[in-house]
Amino acid sequence: MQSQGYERPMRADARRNRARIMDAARELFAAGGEVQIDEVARRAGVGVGTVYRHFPDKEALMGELVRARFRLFNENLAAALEREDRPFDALAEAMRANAASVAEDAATRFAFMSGGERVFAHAAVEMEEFMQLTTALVARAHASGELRSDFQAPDVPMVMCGVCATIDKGAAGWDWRRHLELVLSGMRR
Amino acid sequence: MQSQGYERPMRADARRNRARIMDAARELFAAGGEVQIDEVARRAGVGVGTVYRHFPDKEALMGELVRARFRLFNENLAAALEREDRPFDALAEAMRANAASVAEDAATRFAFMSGGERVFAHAAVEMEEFMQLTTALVARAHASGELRSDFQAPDVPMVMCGVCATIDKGAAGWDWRRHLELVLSGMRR
DNA sequence: ACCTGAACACCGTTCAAGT
DNA sequence: ACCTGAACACCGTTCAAGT
Repeated sequence: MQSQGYERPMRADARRNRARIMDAARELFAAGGEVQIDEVARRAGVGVGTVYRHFPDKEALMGELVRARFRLFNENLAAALEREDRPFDALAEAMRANAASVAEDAATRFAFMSGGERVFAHAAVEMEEFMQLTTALVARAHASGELRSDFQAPDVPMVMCGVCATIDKGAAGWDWRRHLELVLSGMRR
Repeated sequence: MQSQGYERPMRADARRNRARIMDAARELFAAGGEVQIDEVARRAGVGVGTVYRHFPDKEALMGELVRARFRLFNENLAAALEREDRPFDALAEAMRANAASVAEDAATRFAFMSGGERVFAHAAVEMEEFMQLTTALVARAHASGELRSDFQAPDVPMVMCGVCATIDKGAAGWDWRRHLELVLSGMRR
């Protein structure tokens, strides 16, 4: 159902509803606390059934929010690959941009932290692209000799997951920018 | 209700039930997936009402599991403070020990990741002690000149939270020991 | 082709009755 | 003083009826 490639375009009202549902979910997550489907439906101005017509279950809705965010991550990674100079800094900047992206999206944070594997399965294609772009950035940084030699491409999402946890918890005295800079300094050779 | 200091000792059967409930919860979390209170009660061999007699709600049960784990964290920190030589290594070893501790406790991980502030409020006293011990370890490491000068005591739980997220997710190609070593290398001056 | 919302299912929580 | 489990409440999900 998730507008996956080759199917016929949705009716205009359906497409509008779908967008409204995702916006409503994002807004409710941004407001903090628990988010119920009934609430999402009400804010989106649709019936619950419509939410379930577009998203088979709550995890699928979360998964779509995650997927949209991964597209933004990938834009940042692609932009970093454009840069020719200073490969390590390009990688670092992309990670800073992605962390900032997560910082303004409570829904994705919630999905990352509390969501099961099924949430991520929805964004499998985007995660694949994420890993390809990341692998290229890491390879270039290695070639330049600026990156710690045992650092691997999967370490990027791993440490980003850690920073994301810090952002989401937001405890007193915590600062995710410091956290990321600490990690980046550990990555530097 | 949480055997908080000055109240009269529990009846022997009540104390036994309380321990069984916590053990059951730990075991079920270790087995993975969702954990329901009914299930906890069944495995502990008590009625649901008994679970609610000992723990006002599910978060309180989670909070008690977190509290017990924080006591173990604090033992590790205290042991590190005993060491006279190499203050940075003492701090690093304590962090490794605590990460390993979290790695064998899925219940605490779940509470850390998904639990709200109320879960942590239960362990306020233990967290206070955690911060005092950590502050001492960080101060000593700073004095020895081995620790990055802008590193602060609250950064310890912050980065540990990140490593905990890595442990809990356990995605392919991730290795929380590598994650922690990367962070430690960022901490080293 | 899509929408609605009452009805159902599941699980957290309560409480009257029991020992 | 503590325990039990049926009953209740809440929220995710379904589906018959509507446009």
